[in-house]
Amino acid sequence: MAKFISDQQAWEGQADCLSCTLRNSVLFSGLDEKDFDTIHQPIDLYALPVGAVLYRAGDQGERMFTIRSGILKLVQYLPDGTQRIVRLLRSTDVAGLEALLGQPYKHDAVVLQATEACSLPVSVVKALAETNPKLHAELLRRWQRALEEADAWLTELSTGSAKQRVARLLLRLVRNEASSECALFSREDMGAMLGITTETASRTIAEFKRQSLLVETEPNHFLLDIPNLEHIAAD
Amino acid sequence: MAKFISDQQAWEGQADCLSCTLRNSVLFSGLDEKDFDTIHQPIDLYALPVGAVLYRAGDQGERMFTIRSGILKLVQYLPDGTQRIVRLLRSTDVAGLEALLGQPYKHDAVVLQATEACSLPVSVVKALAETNPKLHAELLRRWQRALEEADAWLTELSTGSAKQRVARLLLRLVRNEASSECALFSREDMGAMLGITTETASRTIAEFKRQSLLVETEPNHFLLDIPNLEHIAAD
DNA sequence: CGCGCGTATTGAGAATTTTCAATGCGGGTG
DNA sequence: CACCCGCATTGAAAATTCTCAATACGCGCG
Repeated sequence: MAKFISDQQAWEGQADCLSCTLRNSVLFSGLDEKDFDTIHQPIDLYALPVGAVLYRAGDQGERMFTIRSGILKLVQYLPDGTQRIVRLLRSTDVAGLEALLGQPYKHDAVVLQATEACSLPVSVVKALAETNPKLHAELLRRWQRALEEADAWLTELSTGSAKQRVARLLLRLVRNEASSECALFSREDMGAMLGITTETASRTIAEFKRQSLLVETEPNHFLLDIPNLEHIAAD
Repeated sequence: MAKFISDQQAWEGQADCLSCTLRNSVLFSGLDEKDFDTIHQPIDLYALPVGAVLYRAGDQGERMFTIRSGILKLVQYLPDGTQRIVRLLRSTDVAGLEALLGQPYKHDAVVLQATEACSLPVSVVKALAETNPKLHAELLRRWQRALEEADAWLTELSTGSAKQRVARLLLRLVRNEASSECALFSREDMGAMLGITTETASRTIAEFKRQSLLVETEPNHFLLDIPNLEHIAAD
């Protein structure tokens, strides 16, 4: 436990990609045993608590990250200091793609829910991508996925009334999940995702609770009334 | 003039990439003469009038396009039919990157200002990208650029008051341009870019005109008072 | 167990934006 | 040249959202 990227970021050991439980859904899914033999730099695994910063906008990007579990926010800042969350990263997503192009990171990446992440040195990914067409194709797909996500945030989460936006965000959080239950973010973060104020986010969530569109099963865990939220989302 | 992609899309001939005037800034900038010899399908050049549709969301993507001049909007639709413009494409931009992954187009691509575009068959780009690392790297950069653009639309154009958003859009239109003069879009399109109503867009533009932040030099051409617009944009 | 801190909630008035309707304007057509 | 059509502009009331301020609530700590 002696290794830290910065405070709050605890090293958990070196990853064993071959026996990774996410082997089939992760960036390296197309690689085989031979490929892994060519990796000479270690791939470290980190456990990151809420609030930890994976990287900061402007930092020279020297690694990319595969998210194993948890949720991160990608944050950009306006000149006046207000923050806008432009994307969320979750299990199997890749953070820091821009590092592959030698560019500095474009966002702050901050942990919203306790996260495990594998750190991939850019040099490793680059070397593998040059020899392995599957990895290469996977990288393109990741970029495209990020782009679709960004577009969806524009059309779904930055358009319409506050009620619609909150409903769409909630639905998005449980899509492709086994249960229709989820943990919520702070009202401030919700506002920064939806382009509304903290108070409006709070009022909207509170109203949804009163209408039983949200039922708090345990502290900060909510069961969603999906059909009725969909109705609100669609207007 | 017998060849049409659909109505409104006039074929202008086959492109001669080697002598292209945009040779150095375009997707194919990394290619050399040998590479072009391997292109067996023609690269067509089209002239597209305002309102023409380059492709529609959901269409199977069989080609990508390099924009030589003009402006296109990429439009997505919400279930209730409202449209949201998620990006603009201009000179040297590439439209339809998703086709390279075999995916259907994600947006309607509609001409806002008369456009010239080169049509690149996906098979050609794919074949070239496999043998030419420069083209390959250029493709990654294009994806990243699109992503940065999407993020900027979230932080700059979908956040803050209507006045701020309009000011930021105007400034964005003349950035990296020789003159601080530009043609404006319909108020409806501006609204769809900024997540505000047509009327609010109109009122804001009208107010800017009254305050001489915008001066109409010729019909629908405006000279911008950049310093004061920047002041409004920053609040 | 009470205190204090950070966050959530609520209230109330101000400001902004939407809505719906009316009017103006310019270019093309009969 | 009158008319029409599409779009921009403007008006006015309604609705939403923001702002600023006051509580409330939950949790960790002394």
